[in-house]
Amino acid sequence: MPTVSVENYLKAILHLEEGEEGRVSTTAIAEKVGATPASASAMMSRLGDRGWVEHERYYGVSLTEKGQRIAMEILRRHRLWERFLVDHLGFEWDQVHEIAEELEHVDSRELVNRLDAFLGFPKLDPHGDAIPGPNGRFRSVAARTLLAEAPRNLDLVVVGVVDGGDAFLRHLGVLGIELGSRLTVMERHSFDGSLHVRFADVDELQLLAPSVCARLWVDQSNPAPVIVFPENDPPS
Amino acid sequence: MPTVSVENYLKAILHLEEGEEGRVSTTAIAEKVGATPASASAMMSRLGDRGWVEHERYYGVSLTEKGQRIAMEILRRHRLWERFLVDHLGFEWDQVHEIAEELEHVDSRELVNRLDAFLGFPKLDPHGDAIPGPNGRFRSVAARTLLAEAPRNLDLVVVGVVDGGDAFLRHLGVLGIELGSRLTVMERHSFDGSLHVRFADVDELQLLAPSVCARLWVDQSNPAPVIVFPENDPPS
DNA sequence: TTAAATTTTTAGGCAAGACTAAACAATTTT
DNA sequence: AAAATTGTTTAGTCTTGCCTAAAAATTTAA
Repeated sequence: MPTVSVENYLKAILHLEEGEEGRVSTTAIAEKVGATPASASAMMSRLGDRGWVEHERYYGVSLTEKGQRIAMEILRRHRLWERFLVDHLGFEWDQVHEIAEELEHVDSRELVNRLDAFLGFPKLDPHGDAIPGPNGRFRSVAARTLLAEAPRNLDLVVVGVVDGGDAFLRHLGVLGIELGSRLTVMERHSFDGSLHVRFADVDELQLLAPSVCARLWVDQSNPAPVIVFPENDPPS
Repeated sequence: MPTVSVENYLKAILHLEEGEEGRVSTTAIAEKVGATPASASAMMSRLGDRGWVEHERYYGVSLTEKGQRIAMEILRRHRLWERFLVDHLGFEWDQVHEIAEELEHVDSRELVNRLDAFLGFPKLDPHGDAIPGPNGRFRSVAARTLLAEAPRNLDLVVVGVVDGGDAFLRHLGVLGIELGSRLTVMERHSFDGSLHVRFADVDELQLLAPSVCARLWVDQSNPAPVIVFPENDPPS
């Protein structure tokens, strides 16, 4: 049975592994869990002993199969609890991370599976991140693009955020952006990558900083159905 | 901020204090939390340092005002989570204690209060025990009697269990007894205090051992309304 | 009222997990 | 290629919480 601290380390490594290929550095892990590199280093050899990470001295670590299974389970619990907090207790999406951080360590397979069912087997957490299933693999997630890379003149819908810390989420609140917001890229400014976008429910153009555009997942929204009439038989 | 271990000790002391008046012994506490008396003794001086218990060497401890406040908060969380597990996740009342034992240590005032509201501000947990309110005091609980002490020939309803461990609760299941069961004491056997009772929904008399009768809270059930007609004007 | 039994505390260890300071390895810079 | 910088590990210490074994205090029995 992993301790709370061990679970936090495994989760941190999982998080750092995605994106960066290869091994993860001790210092990065330390920073993520809020400890000194020395503490992280000590933890890494303990995790290595238990077979949860592969540790090459001075070159970082990577999760083993077993370590990954545990980390995915934690992630699953975290994201399910976030759904519960938002959907049923009325929390905002920028208030749930810290609490889920505690709830995720409650260890009961039965509890998690029943919670999953209670929530209706959700595929995504309140920030649009995929929730792993009971098998430890992600449920299918729709194709998505970063807003920063989306083409112009398409009807888009915000489906997720990248690495959504509370500060970023609150900033989105200020901008009036949330999951499901519909928008269109009107102009891309090559100077710094900032975008002029038009929101479906607002008149004016709005300028979005590249720091925002690079952290929003969007998908093409299903276009409103267009009714096409045969050319030579217009309606009366 | 108390640790999980500290919270468990405070809860154990609270539990032992009710009933037994005066101070609580180190050994009893040790047994309750599953540690040796030596460990409990060490913990008591730590709790004393932090002002959560009054510790008279060799004569046991009692909770201070502050200690009691913390312990009641834990109890509140425990019982609210039990309600959640039974009411919304479909657990049986003999399956929830262990899980609630973990959930109770999740520390967020906001979470607990929202959970309370979500559950509809329940007064009792699934075992019929009172749930402390946000102020740390019990919500009003109806008058109740132990079945072992209830008078004969009254319509009674089971409203709670004393000290309901999972084994006892499962035994009640075998006997077909649950919260809300209606029964009448037909005969009290002075030999050992066992009772012959008749359940409202069953024909035969059933014999209940004193070990069961002493651990069931009952209340007088509202008698079915009796329609009384004036004597000299019977209905047609 | 001593002696025996019980309960409680102290003493001395151990493991997890954190820290600082110092040593060591790897990477950049010059 | 040597020097400086950066990153990682080791060494030594601290706290919490647990343990066993032994000492001290209290209670019970003779």
